[in-house]
Amino acid sequence: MGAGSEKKKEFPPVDEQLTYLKKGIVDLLTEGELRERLQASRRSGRPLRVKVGFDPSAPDIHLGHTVLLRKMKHFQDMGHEVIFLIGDFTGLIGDPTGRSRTRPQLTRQEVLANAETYKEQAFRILSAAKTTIRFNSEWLGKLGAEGFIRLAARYNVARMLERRDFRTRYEAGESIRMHEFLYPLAQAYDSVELRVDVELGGTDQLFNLNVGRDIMPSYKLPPQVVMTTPLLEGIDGSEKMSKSMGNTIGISESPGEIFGKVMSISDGLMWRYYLLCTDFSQAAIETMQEEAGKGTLHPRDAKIRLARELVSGFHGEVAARAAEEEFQRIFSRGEVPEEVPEICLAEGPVLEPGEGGRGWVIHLPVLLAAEGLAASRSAARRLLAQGAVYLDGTRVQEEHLEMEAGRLQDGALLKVGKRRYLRIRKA
RNA sequence: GGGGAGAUUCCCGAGUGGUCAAAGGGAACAGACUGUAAAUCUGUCGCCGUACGGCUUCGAAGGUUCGAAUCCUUCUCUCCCCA
Repeated sequence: MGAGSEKKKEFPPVDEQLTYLKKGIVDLLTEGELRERLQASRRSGRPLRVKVGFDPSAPDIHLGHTVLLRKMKHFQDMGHEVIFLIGDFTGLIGDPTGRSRTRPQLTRQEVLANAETYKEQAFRILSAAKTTIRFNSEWLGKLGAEGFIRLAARYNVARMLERRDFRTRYEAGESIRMHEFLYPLAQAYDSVELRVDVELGGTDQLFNLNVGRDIMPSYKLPPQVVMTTPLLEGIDGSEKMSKSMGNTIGISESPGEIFGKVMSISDGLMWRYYLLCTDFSQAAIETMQEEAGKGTLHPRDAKIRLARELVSGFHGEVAARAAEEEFQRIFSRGEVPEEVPEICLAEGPVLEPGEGGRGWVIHLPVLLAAEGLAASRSAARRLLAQGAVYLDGTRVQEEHLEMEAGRLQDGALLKVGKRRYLRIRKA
């Protein structure tokens, strides 16, 4: 997706840009305005300035976050300028959206360190060269009490209360703190300061983005175009992807882990991930979906393609190919994974003297729990009872909690469930 | 300043003196099946113990009681109402 040289900007045709940029979008205010700006930019050779704000509390970026990052990338693909705005100042206020707990105040050093973490992760998707990083304390810090009050004068309470979150809370008689009103204003001011053409955010940001849009004309600026990306469902397919739900795919996770997690999503969810987490065009995705419906494309193959696409995006193609091969080996062919953790038997809690001169004995629940093949000894017992434990391909009977070490082959392979393996070496 | 609601096992959410390791749903895990770690079905899902069982949990600390997640006191936190 080349976007012209640095010297003389050339942009793809407006309709082509529009289709690509609109993919997966929830809100677009307004499409007409976006078209006009794209036309103007194409005429003048000036890229659009696209702003996206991020909270300074460095999270581990997961697939859900990448929906927005990917949309930023799409703008970059089309040759536009993306501003990655770190809300170090607004972070102090605390965005009222969603959570109620006030965030811990961060020091300058922490903010900078978090920014680095962001960069390291976000630039797996974004082009570092085409991204400008800014901090909003730069201008908001200078605003002062007077500036803030003047800023606040540009908006009114009725508009604020239009925000669904505020309105429902207000009508339900719940508390709304004054500072919560200041957050959208501060965010809006960022757009003024940066003279942005487009602001992007998650759907939950729609109101905040619109405040920026509303306020810009009073600074004699054209209102920014507002676009929102949807929230991605987690791998369970029901809840939103979030760390607390434990249904995430982290982009820093190992290739094998990402590949496997993608393969574990339901067939239906797969199309959603295609739409929101890849650069495939909507038309291409719909075609695949049709083919899958007709039976000409196996859903499994479509999912493998998705997994490959995602892994290679975060870890490169080589890693993606390796992850795929490994997946095929373990699940399609039922073979043993390339690398299996090993344990060297040594005297200790795992290996104990058996009774009645039986020599050394391995207590399986202890071993499984100690080596992380089961969460606890109790859990290991349950797995044993469920027939989930195999030794060299033979199911271990429930009652065999202890194994005589002397009978064990060197390099014996212990398998628990479908995915956990352990090779036992003799000391 | 005054009044009220609430904090339950990973998440949501029942439970108001014993039958509670605590309903139900979700997630997770296992088995069967398969097209894959999809779907579906079945089972498991605090810890320790082969087992009978034992131990530790229901915001925190005390107390009442033969016995408490459930009652009382204090504390912490969240929220609401009236000033």
